[in-house]
Amino acid sequence: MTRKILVTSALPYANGPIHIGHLVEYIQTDIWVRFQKMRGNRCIYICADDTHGTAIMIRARKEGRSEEELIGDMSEAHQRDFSGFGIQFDHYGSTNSNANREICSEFWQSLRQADLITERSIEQLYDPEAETFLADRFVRGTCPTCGRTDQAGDNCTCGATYNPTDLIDPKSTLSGATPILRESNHLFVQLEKLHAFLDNWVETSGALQIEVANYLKGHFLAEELRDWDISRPAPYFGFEIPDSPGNYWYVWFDAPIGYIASTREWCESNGEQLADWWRDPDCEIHHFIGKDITYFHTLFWPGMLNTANYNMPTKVHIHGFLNVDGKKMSKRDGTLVAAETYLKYANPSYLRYFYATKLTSRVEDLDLGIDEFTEKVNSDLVGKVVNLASRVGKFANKTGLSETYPDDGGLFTAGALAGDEIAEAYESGEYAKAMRKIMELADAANPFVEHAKPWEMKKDEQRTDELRDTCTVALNLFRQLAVYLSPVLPELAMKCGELLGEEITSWDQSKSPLVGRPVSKFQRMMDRVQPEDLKKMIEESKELAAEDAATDNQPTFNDSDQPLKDEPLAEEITIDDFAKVDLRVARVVSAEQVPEANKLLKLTLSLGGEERRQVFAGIKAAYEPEKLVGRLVVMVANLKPRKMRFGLSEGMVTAAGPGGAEVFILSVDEGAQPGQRVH
RNA sequence: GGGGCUGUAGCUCAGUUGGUUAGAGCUGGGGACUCAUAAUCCCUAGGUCGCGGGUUCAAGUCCUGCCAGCCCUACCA
Repeated sequence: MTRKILVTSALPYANGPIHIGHLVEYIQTDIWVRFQKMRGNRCIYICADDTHGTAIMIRARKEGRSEEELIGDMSEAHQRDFSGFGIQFDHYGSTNSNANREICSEFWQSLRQADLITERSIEQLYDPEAETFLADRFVRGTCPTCGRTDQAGDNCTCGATYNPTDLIDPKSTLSGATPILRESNHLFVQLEKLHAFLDNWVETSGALQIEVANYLKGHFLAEELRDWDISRPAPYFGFEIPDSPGNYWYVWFDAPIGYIASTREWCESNGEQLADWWRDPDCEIHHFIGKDITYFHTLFWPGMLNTANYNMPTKVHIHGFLNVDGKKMSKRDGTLVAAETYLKYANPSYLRYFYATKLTSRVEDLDLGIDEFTEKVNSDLVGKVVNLASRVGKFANKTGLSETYPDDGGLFTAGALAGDEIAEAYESGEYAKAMRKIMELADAANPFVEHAKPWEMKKDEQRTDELRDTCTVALNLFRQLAVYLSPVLPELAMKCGELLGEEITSWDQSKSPLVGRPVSKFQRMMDRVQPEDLKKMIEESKELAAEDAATDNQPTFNDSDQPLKDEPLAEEITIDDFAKVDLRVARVVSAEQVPEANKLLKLTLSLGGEERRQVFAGIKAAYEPEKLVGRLVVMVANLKPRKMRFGLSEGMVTAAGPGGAEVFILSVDEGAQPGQRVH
């Protein structure tokens, strides 16, 4: 029976590049999807960039561009990385789409109608300079318990936990400003009203791994579920809540809805109906996620889906984190390798296979040992699998495949029989088991060639038929392996298809051997891993991390683009044009009010020695005359003197600002002498 | 503090509903071969199944205590 299956991976956040840790999930999912497609099921793989939230807003500001521009570039980069690893989405959308806005509204209405939304005021730290509310991670200060400085907003290295409002001398990490406490209205989902439903779903749906269900039951469902704060006040990059102006949906509200929105976009361009996928009980929904976002996908999301009358997830496949050489990935060690960096030094197939040998259906962290990685790929893939084709490739090109499949001692049949068990392993997410089974078959195949001794046959023309038979067996066993491995190694399957003249598209191709056809010229299918390359990869990652760190340490500025808009840049000039303006350092030797003038102060500027200039400056509203006396300013010294109502003005003091009280005189750093020219 | 998971050969892991001498791959040692990317093949070494109790005719496999490691503890679940 053909199943209809919709598969998603977690939406990558548009705040950074894809790294090998992320890839655990996308590779895991892609393998599952490819497997389902090979089995003849209707399966679509949906994903999107997660684009909203404070972090994106801040980053865009930092980079001095719009959020849309930022997320556009990021989405492109993400898709390039995914594609580099052979991850094939049926549709890749964005949470910042019209479709998503509409479906969010629909969910929102359902939540309102179900009377699940409540509103109340909460106090939160606010950064008056960056003009935004601060999530805990954007506040640092001194721990109220132990007195350590520079601690995070919610906990200290001493183990104490507290509210960011308890911090001593808190500072915003965005601007360095001291945050103030500000009250705002937030909207909440009263999750407790769905408690009974969630209890039942967690217990009986079978959608969750046992350890996850236990965790939820023991941890969240054992007590009253807290209200979920689902809104953020402006400024926020996201969707404004239609019936609550000035409030935006929290990024975790619209992100999972992005699964549906992205599906809708796919439907629209493929003549499909959204309801056939998200509201048809016969359609399976499979989410692949990391353990860090379990909570959202197993409590809020089911609650929302149920309320809005969409399909519940058939299964939430939760995986652990990636360690490298037994340790957490770290930028400093160069083990947090960006997808892009990896691709420069190593074949993506290696990583796909390695992860496959490590993945189980449980929520376990998996370790990428660099040596183990090298050994496994070289020994399993190159030494066993590819070698099988490689060692008979040349002969086979001359002989072609036999008309009937020869006696191979039952190897092919045994391999075909193992197919069910391997398929079952893929289906249940036990890729490690599947890989083990496949390698058992590979282990049995090489001795066959060894014992047949094709290299002796080739020397004797009388034995051409025997040689052909041996090649036929070896290549069919190889092809069987390629079929079984094709969800993991699509590229290898493709090359196998080219060699034997029949594309690998279906699992059942593992059941019947190919006979009576020519064999193409053999071409090398996969290179061995070079340990030096991996070293270089780590080194480059370290360097990149160092560069990033340098950038990250720069303070964040939140400069408005208004001044430039008010007064656009002037026409380009040459250095000669600029040289015409003689700017000089000058000291204010006297400053006095001009009684009849509204805006002017009368200044006497010294250019050193006896040189004096009288200048009328329009800075009355901004400066008190007494405070100007003695200070150094920059003046335009060769400006044609101008007669004014109160006397002759023999120059101009340089200052910025629109005028009125908003005038800022240029100062000169310590050490400058009156009369020095500004170059 | 609480909760979860893990602990089997040097390394990565299998061990089905408890049943005769605990398995594989890699690594190590010895040999063979040369078709193949120093790939492959044959032989071989290596484990008191974390430790201590218990149930049983029988336990790596069930129960219990302890030890070690990892993860989580609500707004990054």
